[in-house]
Amino acid sequence: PSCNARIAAMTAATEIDDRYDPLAIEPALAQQWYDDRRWDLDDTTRGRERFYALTMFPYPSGDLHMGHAEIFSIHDALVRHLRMTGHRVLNPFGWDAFGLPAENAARKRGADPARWTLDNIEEQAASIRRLGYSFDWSTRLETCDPAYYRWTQWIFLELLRAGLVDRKDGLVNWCPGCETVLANEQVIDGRCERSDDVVERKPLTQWYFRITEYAQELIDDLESIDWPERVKTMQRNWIGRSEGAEITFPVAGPGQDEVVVYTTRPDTIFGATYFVFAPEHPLVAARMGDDEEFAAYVEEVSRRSDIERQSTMGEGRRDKRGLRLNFDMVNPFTGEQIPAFAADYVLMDYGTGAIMAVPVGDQRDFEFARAHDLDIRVIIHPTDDDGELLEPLDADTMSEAYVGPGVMVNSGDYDGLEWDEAKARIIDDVEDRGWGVGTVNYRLRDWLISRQRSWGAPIPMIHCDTCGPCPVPADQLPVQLPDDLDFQVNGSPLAMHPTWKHVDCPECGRAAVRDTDTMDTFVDSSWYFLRYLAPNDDTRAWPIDKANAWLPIDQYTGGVEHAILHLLYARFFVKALRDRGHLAVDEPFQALLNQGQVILDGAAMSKSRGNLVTPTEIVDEYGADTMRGTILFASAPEDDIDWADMSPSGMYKWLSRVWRLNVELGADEVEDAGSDADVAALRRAVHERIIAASSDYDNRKYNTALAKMMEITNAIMEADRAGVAGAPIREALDTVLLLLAPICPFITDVLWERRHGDSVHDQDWPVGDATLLVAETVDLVVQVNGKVRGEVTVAADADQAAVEAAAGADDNVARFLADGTVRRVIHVPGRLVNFVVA
RNA sequence: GCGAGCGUGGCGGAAUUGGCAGACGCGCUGGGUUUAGGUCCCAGUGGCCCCAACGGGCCGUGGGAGUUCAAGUCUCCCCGCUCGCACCA
Repeated sequence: PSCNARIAAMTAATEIDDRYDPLAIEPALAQQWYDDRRWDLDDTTRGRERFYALTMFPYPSGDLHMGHAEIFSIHDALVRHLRMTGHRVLNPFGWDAFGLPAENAARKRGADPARWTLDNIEEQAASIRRLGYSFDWSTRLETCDPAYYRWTQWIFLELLRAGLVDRKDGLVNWCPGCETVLANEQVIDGRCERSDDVVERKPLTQWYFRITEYAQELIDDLESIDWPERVKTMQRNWIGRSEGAEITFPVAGPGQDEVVVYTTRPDTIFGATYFVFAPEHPLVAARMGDDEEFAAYVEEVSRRSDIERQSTMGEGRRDKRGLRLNFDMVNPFTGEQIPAFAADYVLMDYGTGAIMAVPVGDQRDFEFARAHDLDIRVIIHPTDDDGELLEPLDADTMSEAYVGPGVMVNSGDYDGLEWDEAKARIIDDVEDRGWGVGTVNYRLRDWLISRQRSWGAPIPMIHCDTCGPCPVPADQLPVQLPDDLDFQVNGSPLAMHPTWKHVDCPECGRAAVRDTDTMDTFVDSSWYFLRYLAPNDDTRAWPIDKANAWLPIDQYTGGVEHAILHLLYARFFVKALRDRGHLAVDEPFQALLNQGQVILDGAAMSKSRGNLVTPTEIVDEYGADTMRGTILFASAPEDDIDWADMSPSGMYKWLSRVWRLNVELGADEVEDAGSDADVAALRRAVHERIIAASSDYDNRKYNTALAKMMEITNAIMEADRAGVAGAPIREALDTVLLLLAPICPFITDVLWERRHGDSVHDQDWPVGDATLLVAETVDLVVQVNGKVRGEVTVAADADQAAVEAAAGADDNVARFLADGTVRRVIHVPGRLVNFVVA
């Protein structure tokens, strides 16, 4: 059905012709698009080349905010433009629907988390339709749907079979506000990424995904994907690869005890004058026994939060407290006994939890040595970048560690070697003598996925006293959440449920209990882009052939806040699933676009700040086309938008003008008129802008593309004043509608249909006719010594002599040429001519 | 401290990659039409200066130097802002 007929039927007003009235046309058209499943990808969809366009699915915390409006407006312009340029676009949508806010709502207001979540989803879905975003609703999914999380659980079991799931003890991050453990990635500056509470350390047994197995590949494959460099850098830093050696230090005195350290600077080993253990190191506990001072120290350390432990605030940088232990270590290279300490600047979960301390070459060791009056031994003579010797170091007067290049001294056989050469030689020698091995180390930790929460996918494991942890058999999936959880209890409602966890062991049949933790919601979002390929398939998670045909995702759009968390986890999933035979691609997201934020008066918008501007209020006043246009006209997609600087009324004014020009000048029956020159000028302006705007679209510069369209409407008004009418004007108006359709889908659809009877969204992208741009004459800027002194019009094919003659004839130019002799003339055809005069 | 990015009118932002700085829009000023209008149309709008006017000159892209016939764009130094990392041995 015609959209104009539909609008007329749905609006009581009969006359909508004269005035641009988005509030009359948009809701009717949005409803029609939804009823018609207008944007579903099916056999009737035009387009040849496959393109998987994905936008990060939202969490349904309430209605859409401006950030959503920005990301979806950018994404939809991209998608609609691709469709018009012959692509077959997969453009799915869903919700990341598990998470703590639903539980908090349940606890505070007694709401059912499922109800609360689904209500919010319906609200967001209605807003998305109202804003005209062309998502394929046949793909719709929600991660809290058992039909979805059944396969989340299946993936868990697949990873288990692949040996990529661990259950292990450890000191874990505990967020007291969320009452759950967190992954390392969810701790930002010692605080919970969600609630901002200070994170505590707790010893717990938890489930982990062994993402560290893929550390090297996760670094290497960054080379092959087209992502912003800063995001790649953030991932590289997070994974934190370093090269060095593990070296064994014997404990001095009787006994066979040995301790392995990890160091990136084995070349400095002759400067290792003491030794430090993390306070939690098992050998320390064994050796110190129930020493009271030590017990007190460990107790004090454990009370410190990570914030205190890692604080970089204040003048004295880090507090270098430590405790002298009751034994010494032996430096294997010098044979010397060196004192051993426990200090919390050494972390149990990096390297081996113990270090050789080299005060001369490591700032932390230097500070500790100064604080505890320990030996600082100079083992390196600094050199500059060219290898020239600089002033030697003086242990008594130096004020900080030296970390630059140099030549080894006081280092036995290695004296005189460059530091990097010494490093290689010492690693070789360590290996030859059986004292250690050269190694690569990563900062990345395994991904802790257990959460002591109830609105999430239950971990499909059963704990049996006899058999240990057993996987839930595949035919018993999904392990479904009970629908009668009590959210007023202390602790996890799922764990406190009276009956849910009691089951028989799948191995031996005896009474056993389910694991009552749920999976981190980042597990849900690590594979949703695969489920979109067949969201209703109840026989498998996704069809492999289809996944291989559509992946990797050609364009992923979303916020930079996921630079590490979500993007790293999803990459890991794809690699692990590939190795399990479920996929044939290495990376999920070939290209990534991080759109900027929408802020207000320089500050992030938030409910608590009370500075919220919502898409709904903009749409209610100006309509969706104006809001979308305003966002895209503001700046490039990557840049932040300060809404205080924006004026939707400007965009509204221009769209009104587009409407009016179409109504007043665009009718079929208007006869052709205007001089050849004026018609040619209009057509040249139009085709020039088609070419320019097309390239802007290709580069996702929607702001300048819109500027080109505005230039066309300016040219139309000028041509109209010059007496041009009929076909040339209609061509120009059509061009604006076609170029504008991806950004403002409502107004363009209505106006196009009136003149052509079909939908603008089914048209091919316009092609600029470059031959129309060729003019007989060109205007050249005339410079004298690089300064503009005039302008001349010459034949387009004029040679240098003709150009010089014409340029020299200009009065003002002649005035400046008279000041000296022309030494050189530079002629850039079509642009300028520059006389060099001396 | 380390790494990356960015500094252009009153504002958001343009500038074929070295070739007329300020496209397009907002705002502002003046004029016109209609006038109940916050509508619509036209003109102007970086700063300083010369001219009755037409015109014209000088300066100008955070600051300073350099390369070039020509620099917002390339090179070096400095200043400022934003983001990321930061006891990772």
